[in-house]
Amino acid sequence: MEKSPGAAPTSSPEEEVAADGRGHVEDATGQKEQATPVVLKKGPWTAAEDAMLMDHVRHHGEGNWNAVQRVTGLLRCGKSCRLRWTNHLRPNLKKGSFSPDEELLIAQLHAQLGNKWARMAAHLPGRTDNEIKNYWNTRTKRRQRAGLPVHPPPEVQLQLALARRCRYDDFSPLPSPQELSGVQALVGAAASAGYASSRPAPLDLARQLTQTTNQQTETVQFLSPPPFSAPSSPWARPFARNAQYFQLAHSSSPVSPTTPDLSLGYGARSAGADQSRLPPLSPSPCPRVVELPSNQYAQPTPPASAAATALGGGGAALPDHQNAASLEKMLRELHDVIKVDPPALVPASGGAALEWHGGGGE
DNA sequence: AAAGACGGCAACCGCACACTT
DNA sequence: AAAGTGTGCGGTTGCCGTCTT
Repeated sequence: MEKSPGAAPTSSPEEEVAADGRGHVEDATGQKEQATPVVLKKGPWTAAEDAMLMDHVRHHGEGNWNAVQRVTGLLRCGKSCRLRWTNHLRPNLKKGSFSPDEELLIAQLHAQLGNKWARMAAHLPGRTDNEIKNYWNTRTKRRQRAGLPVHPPPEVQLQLALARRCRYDDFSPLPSPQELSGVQALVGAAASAGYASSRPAPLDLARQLTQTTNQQTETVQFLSPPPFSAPSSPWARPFARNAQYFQLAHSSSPVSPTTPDLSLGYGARSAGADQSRLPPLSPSPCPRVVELPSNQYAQPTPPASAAATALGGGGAALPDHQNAASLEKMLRELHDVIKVDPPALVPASGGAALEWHGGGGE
């Protein structure tokens, strides 16, 4: 929090103003004139400031942030107070790294909403827009550096869609067995783009599903080893720091008997749902009105097209009962697809970057 | 062991919108 | 209706710790 070495908490904000040389405007004379507006402090917050702000909110509630300075004497602007409160002092904030479930949800939310961090945060109780934004930007930077497509691949949506069906009996349009021929291209494309290594591929879902039907042993064996176990090769290095994620996503450790809790944002079915939760997003990956930010493509790339087809984006949707019946068959085909035809990874010239086999990319 | 690169995070800035006067 | 004010949001920057070479 107070990371600035010279900004250790002191007894009063006034002292902070004098002591903290970073980022705030100082009077040329070092003195405050009577008529001049109060010089507001910038930079890291101190424990004393936090206490003042919390005390203020306790007594006056949230809002009217510009009054905080007047009422408490805190040398912070209203915007700074609001930011501090919402991002750090607010109760029920969830700290720590994002869980795989949350990461998947963020991926889906970003695909639907674009850079609408606040709206995404509304679907992730305890998480702030700033937190999500930082997470996404970091992830984006990492993938760009690795020469990989920034946007989450369709295979993530496929996984979500399938997982929902497993857990929630959500039978919105699924790829039919016939359409699954497109999944082969999808899986190959996603893998060749590096996503198979950074994301749990549909195989992970297959494990989850089979576990829920008490048929896990063979499938788990099928899933081993993970896409790559050590970041020794040059193209794998960008994912070295995702090792923890792999441990979670492709975990060989004791696995929860249930699928990941993807209930965030799908309110009605989540036990103890947060009352502040917004109405659920449509869980269906089917076409909808999508807010596309400037940095997103409006037209899917070839692999994404295959995925869109596979996800029911353009094909005829099966009736619900057929969806349920075809799930088993679909998974078998998924297994065959992945087992028979492991996607080849082709490092682009230069070594670190990977390219789409089918061209396109971003 | 040291230096550089990178990741994570907190915070600020500017803009836009909503509400009030 | 217009101006002023408060608030929310997204983009960006800077710092520090960790990792890699």
